[in-house]
Amino acid sequence: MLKTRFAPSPTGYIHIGNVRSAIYPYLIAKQANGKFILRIEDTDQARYVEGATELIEDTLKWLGLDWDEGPIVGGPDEPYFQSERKAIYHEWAKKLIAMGRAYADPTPSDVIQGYRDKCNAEKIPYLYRNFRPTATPEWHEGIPLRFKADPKVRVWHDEVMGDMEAGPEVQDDIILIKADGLPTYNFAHIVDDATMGVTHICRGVEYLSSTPNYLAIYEAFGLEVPKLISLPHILGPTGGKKLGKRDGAKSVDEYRKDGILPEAMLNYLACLGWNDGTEEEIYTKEDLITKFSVDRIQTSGARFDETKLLWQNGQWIRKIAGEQGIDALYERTAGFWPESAEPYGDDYKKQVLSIIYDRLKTLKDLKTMTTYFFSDPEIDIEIITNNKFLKKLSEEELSELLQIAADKLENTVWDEENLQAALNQLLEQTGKKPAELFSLIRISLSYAPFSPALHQTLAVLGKNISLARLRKTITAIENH
RNA sequence: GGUCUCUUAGUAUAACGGUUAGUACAUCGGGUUUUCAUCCCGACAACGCGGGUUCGACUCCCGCAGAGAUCACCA
Repeated sequence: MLKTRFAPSPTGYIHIGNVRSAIYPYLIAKQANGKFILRIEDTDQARYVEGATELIEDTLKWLGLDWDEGPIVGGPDEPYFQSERKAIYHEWAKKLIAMGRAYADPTPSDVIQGYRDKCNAEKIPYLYRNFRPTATPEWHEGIPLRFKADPKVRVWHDEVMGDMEAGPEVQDDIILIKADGLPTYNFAHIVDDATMGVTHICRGVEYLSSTPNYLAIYEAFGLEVPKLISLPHILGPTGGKKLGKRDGAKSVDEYRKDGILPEAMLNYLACLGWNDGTEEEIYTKEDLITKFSVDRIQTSGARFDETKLLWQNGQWIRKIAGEQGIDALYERTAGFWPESAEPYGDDYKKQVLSIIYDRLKTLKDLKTMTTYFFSDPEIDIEIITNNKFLKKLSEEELSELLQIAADKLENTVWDEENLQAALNQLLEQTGKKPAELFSLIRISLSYAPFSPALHQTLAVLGKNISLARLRKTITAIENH
């Protein structure tokens, strides 16, 4: 059974830079009908952030990355919080001690720092194994436990990076269990992956340089090494730097609040550093599951480009509206409407959505783009008189045109088809160009920089409101 | 500094050793009865540098340069 895992530490939100190491293992597992495990690596008490686990869970659920084993859902290898697995780590640690492959280290940290400084000063590589204490006490909690390295040339295969080789100079006596009794990541993940039956490890390339040390531990235990899949970093949009919280990387949750659809986020992120070799741009989760392949993961880091995410989001908004209908899209818009929309019913908002949706880049745009559907816009004659098509017309002409339009519409059956016909007749009747007449009516109704097709806007606003706004503008022009 | 990794347009990427180096976003221009957007058409734009191997190199090899990662009782 193929098993992958996403193993975040609850130190805050999931940001764009690391969410891909949840997406890829998910896809790999689902593709093979395997299991995707969520494991919370909360061994660092100092960095623990209250609520972070819930935030991580929410983000994964939002993206549709449901885990088969882990918090909430449980599983055969509970618990899935490292802080609750202390006994397991200690048991495994004792095996290493019994084999003579681990030792308790009584050296005070300031002495260790001295070793490090000395090496730095002499410009020689710092390796703790060169300073192994001669006398080591019996191990007990309160004293760190170190691995006894077996430095030698190690070769391995990484599914993304290819054949790798490392010399003894990078292998050291790493800490397995900290003085607080909890394991380090370096030890805990090996024990967990082994006990949970993880077959494929997906993680960022930053672990590549520690791999030789992990290999030594697998070897000491006689464990089979899982398939290693190193994911290149996602870089910030400007510098070539790994995207991280420190550089202000936005959380996935923040994009959610900004009106990005989970489908678009998943699509964009999956394709950042991976492609199936075709020219397809839009992938559903199901597409990704069938088409994903580890050997087409890019080896170099990719910059995160919000522009393309926005484009993809627009594509997805239209795809959902087109394929699943406006109701399906409407369900996604809760919380994104302007406050003034509060009193209005679903039907009216759906109508608004149906004529505005192809202008949306994000759902958040609803807030600014639909206000005039829910409350009368503030009249500003300057917007009319400064309009490039209207500035050549006198105020008398403007109000006259609006009066003719209002009279005509007064006697029009109020649906899109008849409104369109009436507008066409108005063009003939007045001899004006669409740019002039339609702009004038459009602005009088919305006072917005842009709005949907005129006949649709009128139809949705309704006869009373439309005529009232036209007349208010006429009055405003006359009093100007 | 040691070790490791990476390098095709502004960005993400495609290309059995033989292509006018393809696609998408962005940008610019044009079209669809107003605007904005959608949609359609078009344009601009790339193989980091230097050596080899080869009839032929974006592709293979070696250097160089640049970028990144890592050297914690963090993950």
